[in-house]
Amino acid sequence: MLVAARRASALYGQDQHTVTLTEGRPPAPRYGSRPTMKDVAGRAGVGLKTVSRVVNGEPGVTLETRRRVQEAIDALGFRRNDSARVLRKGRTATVGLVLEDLADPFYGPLSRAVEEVARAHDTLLINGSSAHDPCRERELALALCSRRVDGLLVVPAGPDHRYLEPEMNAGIATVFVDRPARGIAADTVLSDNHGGARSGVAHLIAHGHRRIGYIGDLPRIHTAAERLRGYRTAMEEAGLPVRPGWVSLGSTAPERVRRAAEEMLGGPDPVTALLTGNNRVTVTVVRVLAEREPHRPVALVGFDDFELADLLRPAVTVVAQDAAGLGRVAARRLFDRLERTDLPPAVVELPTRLVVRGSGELPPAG
Amino acid sequence: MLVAARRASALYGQDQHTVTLTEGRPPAPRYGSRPTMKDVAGRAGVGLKTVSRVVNGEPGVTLETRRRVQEAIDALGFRRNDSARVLRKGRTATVGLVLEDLADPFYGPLSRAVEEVARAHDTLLINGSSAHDPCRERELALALCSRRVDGLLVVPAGPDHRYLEPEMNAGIATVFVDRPARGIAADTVLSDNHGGARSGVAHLIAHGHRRIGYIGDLPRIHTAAERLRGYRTAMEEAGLPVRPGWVSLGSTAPERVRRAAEEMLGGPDPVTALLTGNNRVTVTVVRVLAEREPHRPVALVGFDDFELADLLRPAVTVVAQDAAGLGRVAARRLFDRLERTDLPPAVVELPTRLVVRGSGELPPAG
DNA sequence: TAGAGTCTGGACATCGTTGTCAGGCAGGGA
DNA sequence: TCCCTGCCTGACAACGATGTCCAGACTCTA
Repeated sequence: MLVAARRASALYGQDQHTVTLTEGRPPAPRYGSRPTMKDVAGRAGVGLKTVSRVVNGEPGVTLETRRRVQEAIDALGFRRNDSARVLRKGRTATVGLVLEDLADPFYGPLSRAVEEVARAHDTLLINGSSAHDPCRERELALALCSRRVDGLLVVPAGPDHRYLEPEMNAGIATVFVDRPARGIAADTVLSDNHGGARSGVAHLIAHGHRRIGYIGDLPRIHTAAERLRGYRTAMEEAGLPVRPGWVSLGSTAPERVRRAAEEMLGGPDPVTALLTGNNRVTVTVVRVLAEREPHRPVALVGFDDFELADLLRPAVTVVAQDAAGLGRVAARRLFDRLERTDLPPAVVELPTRLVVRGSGELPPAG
Repeated sequence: MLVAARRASALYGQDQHTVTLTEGRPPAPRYGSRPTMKDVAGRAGVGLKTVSRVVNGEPGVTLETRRRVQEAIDALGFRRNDSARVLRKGRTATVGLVLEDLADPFYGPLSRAVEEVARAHDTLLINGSSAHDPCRERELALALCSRRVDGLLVVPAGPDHRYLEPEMNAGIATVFVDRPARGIAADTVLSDNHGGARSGVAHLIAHGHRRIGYIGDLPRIHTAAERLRGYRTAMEEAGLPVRPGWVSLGSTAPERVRRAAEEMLGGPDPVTALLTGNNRVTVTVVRVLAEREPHRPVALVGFDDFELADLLRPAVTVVAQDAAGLGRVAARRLFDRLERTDLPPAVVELPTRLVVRGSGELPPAG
């Protein structure tokens, strides 16, 4: 079967690889040549509607006719065209999920959970990433609306979701996940970001820390703002000041986070403990702390659990969110709404859980 | 805006949460009430085709007419129905990606890379998980064919892909990723599993190990078999025997892997080093090794890189696959094939890279 | 044997869009 | 004035399926 093997890096850009050519199938026929129900009907010598009945398992076809039709279907390789079906029936049995980044480990379980619920409703899930870009979020969500998904789950990246209002009014069920929509009333499923951050900081305070910093995501992102609020609440409740330089908000790019951490730890007014605002930030901070080995250890509580947190030394104490739970609850809400379009919008908040593992229990310096 | 807040665990099963009801929008109108081009045409006082021209930015419409149409579109909240469009045009500008598990960190970057390529071709990506189940793989792939995706990327879970032959002949471009298809000739993009495993084991041998075990995925999975072959090749090249009990293949469920590792390390013929067959296995084995702390350390090389591998102690030496590269190359091949349907099927193999971090360099006992 | 009722199969309109084609209108040249 | 060209515009068929409705064949009963 092998015909040739050669280097062909040029073909696919930077990626080095080996190409092995194999004997070809006959070239595929031009697109659009797929057999239709009409073709099947012709070959089986029956009417169009009879084929439709067989394909959809509807009653009212004799065994013999059914057999003849099935034979024609197999012979021609017929497969029903769902685009046409959708056009006639109105429902697509498809829902869309717009999230930030498929490669972020937080979204894997979330997406997976949504898919399971969708599957239980015989519905296909389309998911796409906005790559943290409000513009792409909008493009993607509207593209899904054009395909007439029955429903839409959105993890907002943008600051304004009024663009979805006409779509929602036109009957596309929409649920926001992880962050609320801005500018419209809609179903929303959130984590208890404020409470979670507050309990994380309280935990550090209980272990003797007084100088605690917070490194978080962009302030325009709801979760980042809420977690900051939780941090401030906990500090205030303990009567502790938040000094200038103890809060750093910005992108989760490793360079930015690294700089923030180094300034907080090495500046004139250093902190002895840190709360990190999500798993991307935590991972970078863990790396910074590991590089400071000879220094006195710094206490850390991370928002979001992550795989292997328990195997690092010290193991990382986290405020765990239930990502799968967010997805599951949001998806269920979506399907509820598909059945009863008159539900008033609701906000659901899932609790977080402090997972104590060691890094938050380190005593402060001195 | 807040109307009520209460516990409502019953509503959404096990998940604990708080529901906050908010003032409702007017109920969404029944489905199917969306305005069509006909409605827009009526309101703007122009013909149907003129609306189509405006919506698609086709030339041959005066500025004034265009303005009137646009006004009607905005007023009615019209959005083109892509199902109907697809029916007429034949192409869906959609490709499907069938993988094993969206929550597996290996697939995040892969899926992300595919999405980027698709986006560059103005194409929507639908991805779904087979959950390692051949049956679901088939269901999902055929469901995507029914929706008439233009192309399909498949990470095979099943043992036989002849079911896709009619679809491929009917013009659905198909590329297999990470594992070859069985039973049909098709484009395929793989990692160099044999070479990677071989170099990983050779690395352990170079550091003095003679008793090396392999814990891998189910033997019916191509990558698992190839990596096993690489392991055997390396052992053979070094003139080392592979003793009974040194190879364990099976599911990647933590319990199974844990048992395998404990038997290999604690049995009558213990190994001093391990090659683990993928990131799921590696993570579990790292956990087992960590629990054996007082014991003499065991050397480890893992197939697949994973986040934080460098921060564990010892840091984990891995055979890194380029997951994003697999996705990128496969997606490019898919779009090539969409343009030139007469390409002969090719197999592309991407190199792996040994990333030395410490765990593979531990000396053997004695 | 006729009449009533049941079962099976097919003709036809329809979903919302796009491609084809022809008509209408203005301006310029004969 | 008439014709021709070129530009806009709209009527109509088609894409592939489903729902409605009716015709014809058949069974069963009186």
